[in-house]
Amino acid sequence: MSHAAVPSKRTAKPRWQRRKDARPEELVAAALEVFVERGYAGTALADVARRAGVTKGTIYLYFENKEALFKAVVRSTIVPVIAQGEALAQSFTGSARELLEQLVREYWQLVGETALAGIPKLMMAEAATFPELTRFYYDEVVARGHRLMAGVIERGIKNGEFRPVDVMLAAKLAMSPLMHAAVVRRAFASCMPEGFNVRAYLDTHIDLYLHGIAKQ
Amino acid sequence: MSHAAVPSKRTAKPRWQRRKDARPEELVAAALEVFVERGYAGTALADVARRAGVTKGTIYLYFENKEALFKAVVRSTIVPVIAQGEALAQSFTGSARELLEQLVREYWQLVGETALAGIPKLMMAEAATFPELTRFYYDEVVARGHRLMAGVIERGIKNGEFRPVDVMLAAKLAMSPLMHAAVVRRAFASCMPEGFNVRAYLDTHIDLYLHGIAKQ
Amino acid sequence: MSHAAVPSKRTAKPRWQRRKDARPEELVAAALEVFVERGYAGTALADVARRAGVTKGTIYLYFENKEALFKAVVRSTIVPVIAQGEALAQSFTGSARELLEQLVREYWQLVGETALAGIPKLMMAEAATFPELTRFYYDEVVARGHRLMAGVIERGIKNGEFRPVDVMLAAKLAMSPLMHAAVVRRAFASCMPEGFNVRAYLDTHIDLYLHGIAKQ
Amino acid sequence: MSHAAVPSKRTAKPRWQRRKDARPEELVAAALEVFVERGYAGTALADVARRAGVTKGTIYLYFENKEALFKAVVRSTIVPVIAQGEALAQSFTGSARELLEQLVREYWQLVGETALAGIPKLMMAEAATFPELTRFYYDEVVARGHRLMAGVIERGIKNGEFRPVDVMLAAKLAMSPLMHAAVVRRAFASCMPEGFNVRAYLDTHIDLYLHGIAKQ
DNA sequence: GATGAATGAGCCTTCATTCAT
DNA sequence: CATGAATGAAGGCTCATTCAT
Repeated sequence: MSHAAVPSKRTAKPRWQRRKDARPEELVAAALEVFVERGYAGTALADVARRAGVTKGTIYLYFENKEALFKAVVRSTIVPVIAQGEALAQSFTGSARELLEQLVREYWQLVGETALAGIPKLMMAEAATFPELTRFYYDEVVARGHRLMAGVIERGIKNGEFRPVDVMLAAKLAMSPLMHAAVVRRAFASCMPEGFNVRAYLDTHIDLYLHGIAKQ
Repeated sequence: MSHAAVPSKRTAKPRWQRRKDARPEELVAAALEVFVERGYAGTALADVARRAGVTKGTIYLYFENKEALFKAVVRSTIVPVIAQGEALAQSFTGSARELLEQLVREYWQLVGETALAGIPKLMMAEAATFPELTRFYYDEVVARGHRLMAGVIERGIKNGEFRPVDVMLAAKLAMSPLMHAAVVRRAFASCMPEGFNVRAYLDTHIDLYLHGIAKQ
Repeated sequence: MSHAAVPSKRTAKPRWQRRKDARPEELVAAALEVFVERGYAGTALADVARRAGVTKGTIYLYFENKEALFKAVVRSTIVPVIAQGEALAQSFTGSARELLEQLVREYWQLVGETALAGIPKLMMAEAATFPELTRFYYDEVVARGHRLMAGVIERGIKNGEFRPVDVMLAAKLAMSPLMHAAVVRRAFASCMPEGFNVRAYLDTHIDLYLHGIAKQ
Repeated sequence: MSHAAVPSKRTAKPRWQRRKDARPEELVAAALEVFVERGYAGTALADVARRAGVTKGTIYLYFENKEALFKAVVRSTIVPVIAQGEALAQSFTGSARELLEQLVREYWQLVGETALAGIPKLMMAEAATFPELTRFYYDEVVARGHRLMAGVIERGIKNGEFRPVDVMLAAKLAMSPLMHAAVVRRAFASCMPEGFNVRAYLDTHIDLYLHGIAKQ
């Protein structure tokens, strides 16, 4: 079959490489990019495969189908971030103000600034299509994130740093500008040639928020 | 809408009368529903047609293709809301605090509460696919909305109600909890059986925000 | 798009014709051929479409999916044969012997001799893979055919023509040489250059069977 | 099958021992099951491999491709049965009636009752796809079987037990209810919850057939 | 203007076959 | 010998778009 006249003894590179262990992660990484760029329905698995350097069929060696791949992307990328936030909160010994600020900044660094920011966007866009996944995401990411932040605020109320407020609502309000910015920033990147000054945005949010919730 | 509006002089009335001029709007209205429910890629034009009471082919008499229909949906539904807000701001004579609160509540009533809330969600999901539309949306809706709100804040700073802050950032921060809630609420409706208490959420946001930005 | 330099005013034939009423039958006819030739699993709908002079997509305008198409083939080809046999049995006034013989010969003429003979073969080959289809075929064709024949035999027993035997078993035994011949004949056509003398085969079957079941 | 059969003299026994020579047979046995269950096209080689306790690739060490495996299944499983029948016929000393009955019952026991019953079904389903194999099967199984049975009938005619009939046709008619039952029984097993009473079916067939062919 | 039959490209998924290990 | 990761060619099905009626 080989038309190559003189196959070299050793240097001819194989048509493909066996990379069993690395493949799932490579595929998830490629899938994250494409899903975020094109949305779930708009994503062709052929694209994901190409970006991962394999062929379509290979995906099915590691994931049952497109939906399973999508779930793997969500699961393996975003959940760890929440866990990390929880760990920080538990080991933190300073004031509630400081912890809140640090969580906000850390979330931005881990999510807002990275490709992960696409996940919330994706989830919101595709929630209606994947009720089960949406439930998973809501429970494991959204609600957990809110509980984390609510705990911080409660701590602040108890030790007199914060005014008494509904902690769950306050938690959501601490996060929503971040979530929204993560989504908006990607969506309108090309519309804001001056860029979106995230640092200033975060600073202002923290400033307004902490002023707003402070005891007096 | 009224079938009786213009009775023809001739007694022989046509079996049905196609309101040629109403068609595009009917199609846009139907399309809004479906796009919001299913997303752009997930929307089948056959669905839109069925919901508008016509057949697939008819859509192409009024819109060049799916993309054109999508653009028409965005263009024709969301802009009026902003205009209404601007009118309110100009005629308003009370304090900046009161105006800000009223704009926030009005926006929620006009957008968050209605099918229009789907538009921001849609735009964020599909921004990458339609750069030109995104630019339009950003200029005519997002930026204009921000300018509107920035004007209010500036008014508040000038007359001593508010602390001096970056007005554009503060404007974004006044809106982002609303935008985010509009998106989240639809996406996770099924995950929050208790529902999302919007009134309390808005109250808390306004409370925290105004405390945060108040002069002292 | 048209590369044809000078499209004639009227004679240029359209790319396709609208043939709504005729299409289902044309598709079923084409499908019968291909299913019989290649088996159910081996049949590509593209082949069916090509043979019917349309494209793949057209099939789905008339049949929900491959299975529905297959059912339609069975329904519109084999089931009528059974119905015809039932009608004959009801209107028949002669002896049970004569009726049995006539049913056997008629079945052969309508099924064994025609392309329909491929259907039983198909069903037997693919039964395990498509349980629902099999159930449909069994109920609508096999069981119904057996009941028909059992009725005839019962008639013969009652009026003293036939010995008392288990009527369902006897019914199956009256049909099985036919069924088997229909299958075998197609399968081994190329192996029997002398051909398979069906007339003599049928004659002998009827002779042996009627001798076997006769009262004395 | 016994792992303990040939204890190696050396104490260092290999962790597992691959019986190179047994492999093809194991594969053929596994393939028989799957082919019969699912048909040729419906059979996934991965299934065959799994059932044989090896992996897909291994099949290709012993068989050129799927077709070759299929041929091996047919060739190696069915021929022995015919040979056994021939042996019985030659050594038999009783009446033709008794021999015919015994052959019928034996065939059922060896084929109808076992996995081998699937082979005729398979051959009929796939005859068109494998002409060469079909020729082989027809010559070595079908024709040989018919000749065997024809010899018995001829014996019966000669010694006055049977009426003079076309022996080849009568032979086919003696076998066809068996062949058909073997096929039907598997195909429609799930449709006959009451089961198919084979014993009664055979008894009735033998009864009707011998009555039908008896001298008077 | 309106219809809806027909097209054709594209997608997800399966699986026989190959080949690096 | 054996493995099983990877390939690549179909196949079923959907749907935006076209166009004869």
